[in-house]
Amino acid sequence: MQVAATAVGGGLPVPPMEFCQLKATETIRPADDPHTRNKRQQILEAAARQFSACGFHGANMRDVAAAAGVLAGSIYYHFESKDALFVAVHGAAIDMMTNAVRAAVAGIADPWDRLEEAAAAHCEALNGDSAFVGVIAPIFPVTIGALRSQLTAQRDAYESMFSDLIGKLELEADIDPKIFRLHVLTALNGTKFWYGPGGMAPSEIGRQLIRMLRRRATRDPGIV
Amino acid sequence: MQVAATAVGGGLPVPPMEFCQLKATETIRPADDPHTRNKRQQILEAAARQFSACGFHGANMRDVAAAAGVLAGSIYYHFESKDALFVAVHGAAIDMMTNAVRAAVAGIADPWDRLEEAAAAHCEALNGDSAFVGVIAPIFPVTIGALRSQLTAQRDAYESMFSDLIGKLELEADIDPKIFRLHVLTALNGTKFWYGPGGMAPSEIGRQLIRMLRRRATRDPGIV
DNA sequence: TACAACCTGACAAACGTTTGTTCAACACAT
DNA sequence: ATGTGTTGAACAAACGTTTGTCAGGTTGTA
Repeated sequence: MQVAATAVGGGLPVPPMEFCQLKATETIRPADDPHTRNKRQQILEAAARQFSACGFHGANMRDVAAAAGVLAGSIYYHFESKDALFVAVHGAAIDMMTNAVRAAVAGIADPWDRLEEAAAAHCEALNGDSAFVGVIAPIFPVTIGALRSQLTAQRDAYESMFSDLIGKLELEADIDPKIFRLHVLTALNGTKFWYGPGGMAPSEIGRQLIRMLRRRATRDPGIV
Repeated sequence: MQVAATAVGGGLPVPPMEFCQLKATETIRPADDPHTRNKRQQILEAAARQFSACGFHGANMRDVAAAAGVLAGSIYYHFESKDALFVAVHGAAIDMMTNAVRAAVAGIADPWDRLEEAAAAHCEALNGDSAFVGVIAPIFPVTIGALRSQLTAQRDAYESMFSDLIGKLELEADIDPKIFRLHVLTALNGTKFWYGPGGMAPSEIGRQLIRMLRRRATRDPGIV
């Protein structure tokens, strides 16, 4: 299936994107690079935008196709099904976020600092300009049923990074690391639904969350 | 279309997992109170279950009807449209949660205690046995577009309760109360997606979150 | 060089199903 | 007999998917 972790356009231009209906209106060639670019990649990106804005059920293949400058049927040359397309987008998003977080914590020693950077990177990627990661958060609603196992498999590796990060924290005894991780991750993902440009920067929002927890949650006797 | 396990390149066979499909299988009378009870109410409850499990787009009127022991057409006697049905469910859910939270904080003086109880009540209602509140969390994905303004209007009153609660906290200067509220609320709502019976009780999960934040976030000189 | 065979990516139209919704007819109280 | 509630069939639109086709490029062979 080769999810194409590959470089899935980190910084490509994201269209106006207002809510759901990015309707099929215009089939304009994305002046960007007309035909040279892999059609598969364009479909993947269009699908990311559509899924991200409308959710799985809300998005439809025709709009995805139109946004990619292709007819609906053509998608099936590259992807087996709508399900498979979604899994591919989701996988690409996870890969991007994994890389972002890994890069962010590299070279940092202090466990809390590492978590803070990870949170900042997560938040920034999630609310950044790549449509891909947009599918990460809204998936929760298990609307998808049959896909669930595949998606959780993709997520597991990512979330285990946070498990490791949190495992190094030496939390106080009354704090369950698992609950801690889940609360942090869901709060971080939740930003996708309320963050808007003009306010605090995404990375700063992520940092704030960790700072809110930092002093309280540590058992460092010098601080508490 | 039969999604089935159909490969999806990933290879792994997808388990039955009938998450969404609370399919129309059984039309059993909800022994509860067969026909005395308002049919409208039964439809409302069935819709809550369906929307909660499948999301807005994922749920369909026929399954809702079957779950309510009714035919699809009958719904339209009580509700104008699928949209209206959803708004009704959402409104009922907000009402229930508002009552739960209001009752939980009644008679408690300390601001942090009040917030803790509110969080516990929110979490408990959200993961409790009433299907209604299930629609609260997954709505975030703005999948719904046109309904958005109606839903946010319903939410505003509820969220302002938390604003008030948090406004009384006297947070440290470097903590933005709005960010604080949003993080708390989204983390709380997030429990809907990972909470499972057998683990920590929902109310305790909610409490834990506030306790994680409590000491750090206060400027009480006696503690920090 | 020439030509046939094949592969690739995409097209356009259609298929069968599911969806939200409507509506005339019907039941059964009052 | 009137009104309230329900039915069951039907509808048009939208959906995911399948199909048959095709131009253009690449490869293999003579």
